[in-house]
Amino acid sequence: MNQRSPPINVTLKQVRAFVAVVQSSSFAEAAAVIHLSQPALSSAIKVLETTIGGRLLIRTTRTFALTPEGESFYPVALGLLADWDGALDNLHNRFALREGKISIAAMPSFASNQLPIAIRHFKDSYPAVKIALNDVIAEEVVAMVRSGRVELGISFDPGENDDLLFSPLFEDRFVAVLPTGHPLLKQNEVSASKLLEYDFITLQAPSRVRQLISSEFASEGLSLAPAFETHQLVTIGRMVTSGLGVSVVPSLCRQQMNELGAHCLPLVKPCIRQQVGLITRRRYPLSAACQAMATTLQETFTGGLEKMI
Amino acid sequence: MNQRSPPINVTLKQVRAFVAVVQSSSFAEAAAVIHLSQPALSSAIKVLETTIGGRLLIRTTRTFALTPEGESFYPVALGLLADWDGALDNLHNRFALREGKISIAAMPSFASNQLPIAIRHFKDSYPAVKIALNDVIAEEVVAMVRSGRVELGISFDPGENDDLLFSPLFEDRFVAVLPTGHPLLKQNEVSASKLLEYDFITLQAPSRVRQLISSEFASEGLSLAPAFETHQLVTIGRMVTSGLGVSVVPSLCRQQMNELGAHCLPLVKPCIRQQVGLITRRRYPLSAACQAMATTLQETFTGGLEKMI
DNA sequence: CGATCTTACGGGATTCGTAAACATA
DNA sequence: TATGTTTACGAATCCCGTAAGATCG
Repeated sequence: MNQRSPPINVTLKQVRAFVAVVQSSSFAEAAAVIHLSQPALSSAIKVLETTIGGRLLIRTTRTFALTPEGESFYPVALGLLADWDGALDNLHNRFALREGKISIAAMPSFASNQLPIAIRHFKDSYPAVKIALNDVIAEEVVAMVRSGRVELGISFDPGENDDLLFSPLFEDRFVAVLPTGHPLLKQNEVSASKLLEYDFITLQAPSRVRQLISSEFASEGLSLAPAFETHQLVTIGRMVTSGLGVSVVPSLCRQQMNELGAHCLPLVKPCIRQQVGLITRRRYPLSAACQAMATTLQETFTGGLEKMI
Repeated sequence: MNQRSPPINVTLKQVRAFVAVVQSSSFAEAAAVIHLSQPALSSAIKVLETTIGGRLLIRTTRTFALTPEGESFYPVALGLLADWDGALDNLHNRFALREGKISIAAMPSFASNQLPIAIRHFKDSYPAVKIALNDVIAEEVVAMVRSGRVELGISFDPGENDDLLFSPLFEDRFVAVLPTGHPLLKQNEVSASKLLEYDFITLQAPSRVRQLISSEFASEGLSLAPAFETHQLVTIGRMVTSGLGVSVVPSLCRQQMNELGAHCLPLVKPCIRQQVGLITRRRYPLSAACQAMATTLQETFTGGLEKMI
């Protein structure tokens, strides 16, 4: 219906040339600004005027004036160029990691212990990139990645999955948590059967940590009958410290448990191992900033792992 | 300080190509839309991505997906292109007289009698062009053009002028105005001296019409001592019709006087002649729409003048 | 007559299109 | 294997720059 055929061939260069001429006092001066020869600029303006069907500049050999159309188009042209350059510049900045935003989800044990180190490394390299960190339980991490609410998740291996990708960062070996003066502390390591002779504290059922402990114990023929169940790892630490019982937690939490006054021992029979790594959506490429964060994480947790946990 | 160097080479074509690909289900389909070959489009996207420093599209041979940056750039790109095309289209439309706005000032005698005919002609040719008509006295017409409040004025010749241009449309010969049954109506024309034997009605002093009458009468040795002075030509007509006196008006007003019930006779000794024409600013080119209006006016009042007044 | 814009024309770079190689479902 | 994308390369186009011409103050 409404044909928009004619002025589709107008070039950015042509409009830039027009703006340059208006801002200058002569074609020659404008040409220098644009890094063009006078004739080239003259030609560019001419082509532009031909394309749009009328004159923007009335020029004599000595001077030039804007036509009414040129007068009203000039601020428009300024806006168009500003928008264009701004948008492209913004895009370029995001790729250059001079700005951007990352949305991560990480399970609390990782978020509060190892992640800050990696974030510090990242911020040192890319100070202008914003980071939104969701500190949620392992299952919620997976859910947030799957739903797209975050680009990157850090959690236990969710297993084979249609729409998720998992790339391991390190292996976490679960440890026993004991209060000061506990008899089992005399050993270098502790077995599950010994541990279950005491009141057992653990996270509530929906937790992945709880599931892992439960299933691994079962593989040894041991059934879990917790004396206490909580939602927070910190609560477990406090309860152990208070002498209410013993527990098993990811070794990620070892430092946290120590700070709460509890003690950790390696767990054997079964030795609960679980991969911790990055979770992303399949078929959804990472943003440049998130890719950089993923790389930073992988570099941070390559080799120097055991020292950190 | 803040360098904006890198993405200045991005082309409209490249962004159009990107948008076309996003809107299509394949490169091939998009290429057809853009009237480009697949390889050319592929190359364009590649150059674009190289320029901005990262990928916008992740493509396998079978399918493609937007990167997060591409995802967020796509609506921006749509906006940029829409703004660009809209602005250029608008500009083109103004030159093509498919839209636009004209500001005219015309003296009342012309505005109410001859101008509507010309405007009708203009509107027939360019129905979408808006016209703002200022119906003001001859001196104000000149002032409005000089100050730039209107592009085009229609009035008596303002004389030699530094900043104004005058191009005549026709010559107006002033006529005597007499009431029905007036003795002078028996003649074919009337002289100033005869006319001044009766009470004389005219416009007030600042009026150009008044000045002309006064000075021309003076050249015949006659001094003007008006019995009545008004601001409006229509009032003159009414006063003449009521038998309060006689007057002299531009022949432009002849029809109006007749409609008011007065009668007009050619005036001789002196025969007051005055050019009526277009007034524009020097060194300020007319907009395309105004130029068209000026042309229409000149065509309208070329040749067929005497019949009209 | 001097300064400035426009026209003319040759050289060069960019870009396009066809054809072949490549990759994935 | 078949479809669709990328690479390779020859060709056409477009654009730029130098030099000559035109025009106004």
